[in-house]
Amino acid sequence: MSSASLVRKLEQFVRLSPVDHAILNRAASERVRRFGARVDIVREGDRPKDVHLILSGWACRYKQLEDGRRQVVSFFLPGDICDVNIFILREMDHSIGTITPVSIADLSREFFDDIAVRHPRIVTAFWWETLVNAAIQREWTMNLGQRTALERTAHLLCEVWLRLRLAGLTKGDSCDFPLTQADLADATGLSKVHVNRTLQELRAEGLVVLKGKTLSVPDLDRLMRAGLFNSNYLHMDHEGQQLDAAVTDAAAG
Amino acid sequence: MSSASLVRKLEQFVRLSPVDHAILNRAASERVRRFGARVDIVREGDRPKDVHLILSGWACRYKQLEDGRRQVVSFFLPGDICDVNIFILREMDHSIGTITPVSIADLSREFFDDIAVRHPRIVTAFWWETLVNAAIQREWTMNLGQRTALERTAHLLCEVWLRLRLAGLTKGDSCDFPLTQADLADATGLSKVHVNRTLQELRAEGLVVLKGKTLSVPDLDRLMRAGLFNSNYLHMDHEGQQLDAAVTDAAAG
DNA sequence: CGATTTATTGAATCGACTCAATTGATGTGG
DNA sequence: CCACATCAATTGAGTCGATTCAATAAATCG
Repeated sequence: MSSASLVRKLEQFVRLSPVDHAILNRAASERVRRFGARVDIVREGDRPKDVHLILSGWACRYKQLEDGRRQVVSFFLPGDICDVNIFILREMDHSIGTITPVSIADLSREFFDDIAVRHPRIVTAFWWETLVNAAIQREWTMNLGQRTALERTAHLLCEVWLRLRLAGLTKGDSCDFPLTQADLADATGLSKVHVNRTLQELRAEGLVVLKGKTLSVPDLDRLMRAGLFNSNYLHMDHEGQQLDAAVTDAAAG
Repeated sequence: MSSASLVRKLEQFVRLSPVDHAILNRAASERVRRFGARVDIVREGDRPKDVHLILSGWACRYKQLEDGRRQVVSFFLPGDICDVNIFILREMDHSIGTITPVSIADLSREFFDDIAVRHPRIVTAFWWETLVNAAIQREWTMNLGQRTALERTAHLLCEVWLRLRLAGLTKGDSCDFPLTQADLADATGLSKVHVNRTLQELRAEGLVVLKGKTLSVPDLDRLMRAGLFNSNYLHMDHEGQQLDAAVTDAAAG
């Protein structure tokens, strides 16, 4: 477990220097904590202290109403960061719970203060992460507000698939997929029963194969079409690689 | 038209110095543009160049599917900023359109580079803005995923009300309210017809008075209860005022 | 292996939608 | 300032996508 997924993801956007790698690797190896499956890492109302980096495993952000209605508002996959600079807020407005066993690295306020001054390329990469997460949250809003059950489910599977691929966690057309139908229901705003029927439809169309805890996507393009999926919001366009570290490394490092 | 609403909002969180005020005021007065009602300021696919600060008027972010389905994913009120550092992305994944006539100030990359080094308190304030916007987007996800039509509409009205109040744009229990029922439909994921019926319910309960382009909220607490509204996600808790500018101004200014 | 969680199926119901028509505002030009 | 046009709000009726409730089957875990 290391910062490998994070670095791989950030380098979609900014080409980081060996020094940047070292800094991220170090930050990701101090203060590591492990959690079991289905436990809370953070609870609504807690005072945020550190920024959490997911090293391995799946987790989710969720919010809950008094009567028990629960909405998963985002998934955390390896390499994801739970809100850069969250410690400037007084209290958490949501909870974070694990889905599988998870290991995280806690990143301190001091770490962010340090990179702010000395490692502007990492700061840029974190801004990119922040902006992409915001875009994902908007897309979820779109998903819940406008898409049908089938589109919505297909869309979510496309997103998770692409994010896993970016983190280097797919092999061929398959990946680990630990979400239960209840998780999918909480994330899509559908009932468990309807998620079940929707998945059956997707299977019948040959768009997904879901068995055990493995997902296969035999034809991503078709799944994307079924989900009216446009990947632009993931901003995986290698844009910032123009900010090539090789050129500026001596100065910044 | 000035940075008044922005400053008022940011000072809920960080107490800014006179120097900070001056910097924000200057940034908000250079490069001002005006738009009519119901026009696009930014279109999906555009290359983002500047960060937009809303000086006056209402706008919204929206996304659209090929078949025309449209989701408003956020509203912009005076003092709101359309994504700090957005210019690091290659292209916009959503559009921004006006609701009323709007005036905006364009904030350049250079402005952000400058404050990053020289005005850390403003940077902190902008991080707070970014985190609150992220929290709002999560709450919208919750709203669309879990709340009924009545709760959802009440919740949205509470949020807009509180945000307007924070910006200093309410008088007593009333405020300007330029949204049409079609706008509310696009924001809540409901049909226009159902929004109409839902508003009638809210009116019948005495929870809102909506006529002309004015909204009155005779009893905010009751409206909040109807919308299962918990304001924690707006993080209006004056937390950062501990970072009192008076103490550190000489050093930073 | 039994216990518990997860997935599946059927039937009845309901919240929200669509379609279509009407009423009420708002705004503009003559 | 009225007449007309347009946009926004309202109402009714019929429909449908997704829900709830309840029972069963299958998978996973200790």
